[in-house]
Amino acid sequence: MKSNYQVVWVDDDMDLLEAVSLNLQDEFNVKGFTDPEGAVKFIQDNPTDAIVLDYHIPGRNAYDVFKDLRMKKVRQPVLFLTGDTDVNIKLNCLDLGVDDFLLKPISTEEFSAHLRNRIRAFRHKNPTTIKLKNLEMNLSDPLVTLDGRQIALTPKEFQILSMLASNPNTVVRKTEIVEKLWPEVKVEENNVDTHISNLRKKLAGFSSDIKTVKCFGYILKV
Amino acid sequence: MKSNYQVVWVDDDMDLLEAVSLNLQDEFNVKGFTDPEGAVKFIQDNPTDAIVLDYHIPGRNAYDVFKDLRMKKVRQPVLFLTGDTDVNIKLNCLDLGVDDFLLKPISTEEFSAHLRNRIRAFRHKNPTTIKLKNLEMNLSDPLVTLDGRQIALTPKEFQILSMLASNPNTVVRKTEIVEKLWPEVKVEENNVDTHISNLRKKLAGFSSDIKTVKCFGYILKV
DNA sequence: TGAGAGCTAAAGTTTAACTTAAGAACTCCT
DNA sequence: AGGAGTTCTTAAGTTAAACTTTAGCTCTCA
Repeated sequence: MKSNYQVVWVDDDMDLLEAVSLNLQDEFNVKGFTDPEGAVKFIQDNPTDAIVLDYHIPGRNAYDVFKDLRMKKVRQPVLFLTGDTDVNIKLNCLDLGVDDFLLKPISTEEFSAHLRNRIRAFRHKNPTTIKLKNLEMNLSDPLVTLDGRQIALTPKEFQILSMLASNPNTVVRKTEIVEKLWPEVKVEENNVDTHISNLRKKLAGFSSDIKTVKCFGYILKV
Repeated sequence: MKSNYQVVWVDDDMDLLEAVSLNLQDEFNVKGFTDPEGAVKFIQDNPTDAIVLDYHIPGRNAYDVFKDLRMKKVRQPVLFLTGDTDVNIKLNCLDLGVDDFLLKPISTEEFSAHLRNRIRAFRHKNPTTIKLKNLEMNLSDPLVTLDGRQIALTPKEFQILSMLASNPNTVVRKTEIVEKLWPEVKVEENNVDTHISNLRKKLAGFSSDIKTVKCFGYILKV
């Protein structure tokens, strides 16, 4: 299953940002920023899996941005990207705890491998398990248990349940689900209905259940 | 079976690092670093069998790096490499617990013999055996037994089973397997399928078995 | 009671996984 | 070096699971 990691990228080159988004969009959902302040704000408000900083950020030092992030309790992996080959900079940054220091030019494949590995490692060390009544799910592993018994969900079912379970007591709109599950393709909305239906069958015995909010979407109340 | 030991090498000479990787790549997977900090970080995050330090590391003393490693609970064998012939340094280092102190120039054969022996000795002292129901496997030796009867696995089969057995009840993704077994080359994913298929045949009689988690990978439940 | 929205079973389509077989590559031994 | 025996890799055909769409049904609310 293709993951859809959320990546924040800060770079002064707007064109590069667009190119990057396009290249990585299969696997990564890249949100680009030219201003570090906006990026930091975004990261604090939105779930983010990794941060990529170009070493030459206009007006500020990437190193400061990094320190700022860690000060603000942002623990996600941070990758630096630079054309420089100055070893001292690299040493300093790695010492400070920057996760990766990559040299341009770098191929899309190599870059995404680094990014993917860092994110996986981070998730592995910081597993996000959600517990809602007798349901337990792990967002890094496609594993769901109900009263300790494991339930086999298909990728689409898993994605939908993740969305609902990570925002309990909140209406998740059907359109949101469509956008998340089929970012490229156009499909019938009814598709969601079908998956929800199957999901409900598999979750029989779940003490809370997926409620329909007519004309909007679905909600998981606890 | 050709072992594929993971070795981290710290040297200020980038060209030498590349040459070393090439020379030893049959038996050792060498990850080179010019900066000790990056190396230490890497060692903490990745399974490593041995560490080679050039005595003259830029900016820092190899001896400090060694102490730092031991402080950080890294117990793997550390080998020093130097052009110096100062006996006192050597004695000091060996006293401190450095495993080997080798003098340049040294032939590839002699060097890899040292490295190999140190790794084997370390693994022998720290055997990692995994027991899952009636299956028992030793990660250092390619030895697998089922109900006490020994099973002959090929290297690839052994690697795959190791990954599954060291993370029981966790989904091991097919992409992870591909990255681990073929870090450099591009191979068909179907390759994994084939090995899994063969593995299952050989493990007939294993009370738990390798389950497929479609679209994700495989899992060994206990 | 009829229109709109949602539900679900079933059929058709697509995609992933499994198995087998055959040739290539590698090891080991002489 | 050369040959036998493993092991690895790829390809092709088969099977199975997951996905999508359709269509008829149900529910709700005006």
